[in-house]
Amino acid sequence: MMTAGTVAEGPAVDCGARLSACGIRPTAQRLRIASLLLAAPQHRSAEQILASLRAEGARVSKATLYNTLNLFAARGLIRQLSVDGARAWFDSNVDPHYHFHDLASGALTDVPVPAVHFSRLPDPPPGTEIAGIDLVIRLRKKM
Amino acid sequence: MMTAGTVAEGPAVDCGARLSACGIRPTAQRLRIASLLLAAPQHRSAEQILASLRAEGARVSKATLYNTLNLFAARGLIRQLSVDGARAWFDSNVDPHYHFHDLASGALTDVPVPAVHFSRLPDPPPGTEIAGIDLVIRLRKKM
DNA sequence: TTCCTTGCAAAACTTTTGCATTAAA
DNA sequence: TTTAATGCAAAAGTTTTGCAAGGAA
Repeated sequence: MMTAGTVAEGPAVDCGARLSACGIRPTAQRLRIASLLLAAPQHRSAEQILASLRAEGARVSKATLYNTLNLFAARGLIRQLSVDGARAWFDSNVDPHYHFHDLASGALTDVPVPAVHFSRLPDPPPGTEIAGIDLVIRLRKKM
Repeated sequence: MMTAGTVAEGPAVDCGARLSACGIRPTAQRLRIASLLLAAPQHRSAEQILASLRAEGARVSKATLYNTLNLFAARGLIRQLSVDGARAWFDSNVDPHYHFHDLASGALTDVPVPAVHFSRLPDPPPGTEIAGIDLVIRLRKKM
């Protein structure tokens, strides 16, 4: 259960340690955001995250939320996804994995790495190397 | 060479026919946009397309450009890509293919289908089927 | 004190929309 | 004539920024 109480218990300790380990000063707002996102793997938009924080009673401004999400993403604590042009999605699972994207509902679902095998990949252009692979499998209703 | 003259020559005829074939009324603005995009495979943002049109001397408003790009995409004449959260990219190559995304420059490069082999793909969830696969290989400078 | 973080509001940017005008069939 | 497309400006949605105030070291 993700309530305000969660913040003061077990997960909060882990979050503080994780933030410190990343060189991020664990302020109250950052702990609330980290606690929300790192409690379980999830895909959320900034607006959804803000709504959850407010619902929990957290006092976090939009500016701080965006600052924090960008900071977390830069430090590898979360991952920003580009699945639609409208807005950014933040994935709290930073382990390698792929996504299903349901075109009707917009829902994102994880596809674990073992479910996909690349038996051939192109060589990266000279002077470059592969930094990551984003795979989005778009789903429509079966007719 | 992509100049205003191009519009009145060979490509314009093809464009008019292609638009009509898609049930799109071939107006002057749509022909200019189609002529620009369909002349060769390319990845462009709306703003880049507008700049090129204006540089050619075409009179196209921003509203009409977006209307037209969305219309073309809906009819399968072009494809909209989500590679970064900031803006939409339009790909005039609608044949199946994938992309390299150079993180340093933002450049997009095609990866042909034969360069990638999926030897395993997940089954789509019940009631759904795969509508498409978007693969973006992010590139960074090799160290 | 010194530096970093926060919040608010405003700005920036991309894309969409309302509506009067214009062009196409 | 009848319908659809265009352009302009304004609006909408998302994200960033400037700056004063607050908090941590």
